[in-house]
Amino acid sequence: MPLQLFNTLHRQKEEFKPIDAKNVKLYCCGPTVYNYAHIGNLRTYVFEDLLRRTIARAGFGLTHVMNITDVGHLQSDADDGEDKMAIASQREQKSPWDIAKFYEEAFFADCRKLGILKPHIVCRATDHIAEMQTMITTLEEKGYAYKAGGNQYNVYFDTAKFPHYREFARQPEAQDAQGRVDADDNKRNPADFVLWFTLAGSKYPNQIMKWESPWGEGFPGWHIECSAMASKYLGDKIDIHCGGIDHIPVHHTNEIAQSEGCFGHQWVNYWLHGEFLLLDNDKMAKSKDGFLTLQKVLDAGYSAMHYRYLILTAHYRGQLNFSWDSLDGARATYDTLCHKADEWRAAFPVAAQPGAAAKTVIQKIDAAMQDDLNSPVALSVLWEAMRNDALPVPDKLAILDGADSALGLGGVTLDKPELTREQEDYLSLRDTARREKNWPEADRLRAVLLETGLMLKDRPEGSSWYFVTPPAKKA
RNA sequence: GGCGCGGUGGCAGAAUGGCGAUGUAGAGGACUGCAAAUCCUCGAAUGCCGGUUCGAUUCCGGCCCGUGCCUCCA
Repeated sequence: MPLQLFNTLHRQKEEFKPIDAKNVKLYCCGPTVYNYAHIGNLRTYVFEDLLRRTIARAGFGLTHVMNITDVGHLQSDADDGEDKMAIASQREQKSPWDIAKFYEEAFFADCRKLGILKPHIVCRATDHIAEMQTMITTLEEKGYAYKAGGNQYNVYFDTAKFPHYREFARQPEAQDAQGRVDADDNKRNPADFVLWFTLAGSKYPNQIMKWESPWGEGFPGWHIECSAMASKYLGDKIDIHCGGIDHIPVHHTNEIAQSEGCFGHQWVNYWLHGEFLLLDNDKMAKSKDGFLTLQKVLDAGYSAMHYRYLILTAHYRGQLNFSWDSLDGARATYDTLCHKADEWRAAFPVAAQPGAAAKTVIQKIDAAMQDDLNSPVALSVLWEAMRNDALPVPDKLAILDGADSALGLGGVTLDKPELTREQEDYLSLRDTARREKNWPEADRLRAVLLETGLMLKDRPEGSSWYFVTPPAKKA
C-alpha cells in the first residue's frame, strides 16, 4: 500500500506522490529559541521524526529542513509587541544572541534524548536576512507589499491582493473584524501582516537585533523567514511542510500568501499538522505559567523514551491529554519491552536475518505507519508479535530492530550503568545471606538495592539484576 | 460572536455498518525460600435522545460535556 498522509490542504487522507522520489523535500517549522521547549512542543517534533522515518522506510530519499527562529517573533497581540528574543534577553541579562545559542543547544539536547533525528539542514533566521529582504523586494515589485503610514514605516503584506488568502484556514472573512485584537491603524486590512519592522519611531527603538534594509534599519517579520529559508534550501516547490496545528490559521496561511505571491504558483503539495498535547485538559503554552519541560519529566524519574513511547500510543492528529498516570503506563510498557529485548539478546547475541514471519510483521508495522503514521496500530502489531509463541526469539529480535527503526524506540534497551562499589558490596552480602538461607537479611538487602535502582532476579544458579528507574531518583 | 475537533474499560488509546486492538492497572494461577521477571486465565468500555438500517460505537439530526482556533503559540 502506498504512503497515505492527511493533507490539511484538502482535509483528507491522500496518497503521497513526491515531486522527486529520490529527494522528497520536507520542511518543518522549528522552535523560537527564547525559552526551553515544553513537552507539548516536543510532541510535534516527535511527529515530524516519525514522518521522516516513514518516508525513508517507504523507499524515498529526502531532505529534511528545519528553521530556528531567533528573531522577529513578537510577544503580544497585533503587530506592536516586543520581540520575544529581546524580552528573554532582558529577563536573563544576556544578549539575544547568547539566548538563542543557549536555547537552541538545549532544544537539540532534548531532541537527542527523545530519539529525534536531526534535520539534514538546520537554518537560523538571523543567517538569512538577505534572502528575506530579497523576497520582500520581490513582493513589493509584484504589488503584494506596502509601506505603512504614521511614524512607523513597516512593510506589510497586502492580503487583499492575494485572493486565495482564506482558503487554507477556511476562515470566513467577516470574522476578522470580530477578533479580540484591536486593529492596527497602519494596516489596510486587519489580516495584513508585517514583512519588515522598521525601528525608527517604533515602540521598541532599542531592539538589539537589527539590520540595514532598503526600508530602514530594522528586523524581519516572523512569517517571512520560513518562506525565504524553505525556498533557499528546497526550491520554490516543496513536497511537505509541517508544524503544529496552531500554525494553520496565521503562520502557514501567511507563508502561503507570501510564497505563492512571490513565486506565482502553488508552493507546497502536502501540509501536515500535529495536534496539541493537553495538560489537565488545557493547552500547554510557552506563554503560560508552569509548562512542563523534558527536564522536569526526567527529574520526576522517567526517561525521555518513556515520554516518546507515550506519544507513540496516540495518533498525531488527536489531542493527547498528558498525565503522570498515563506516563506511568508508558514507562511500564516500555521497560517491559526493553527487559524482554535484553534477555533475548543475552540468549541470542548474534543478530539473525529476519525470517519470513518476522518480515511479515515488520511489513505490517510499516503499513500502519504508511497509513498516515498510525503509530498506535504499529505498537499493537509489535506487541502481538512479542507475545506470539510461534515466533522464534531471533525473529522477535529482528522485529524489534525494525520497529526501532520505524518508531525510534531508542534501541529498546534498559540503561546499564556501571555498578557502584556500594551496590557490588550489597550484592555480595546478599549472595552470602542467601547461601546461608538467611531469608530476612536477604529480603532486607533486596529492598536496599531496589532503592539504589537495582531490581534483583533470583535463579537457581544465582541472582541476576537489572536497572530500574525508581521514582524521584533525581528529584 | 464565527470556524473546527473530540467524548471508547480505573488510566492511555486504536479500529469498525455485524466477533470493540494493544499496553498499563486490577483479580486468580504456574513458577519462586519469599519476591521480581516471565507465562496462563479472568473481570472491565463505545456521553444522552431520536432517525436510517435486518443490524449503529461507526452514518444522519438534536442535546450535554470537553477542547482548539479566530491574538503569541507545537
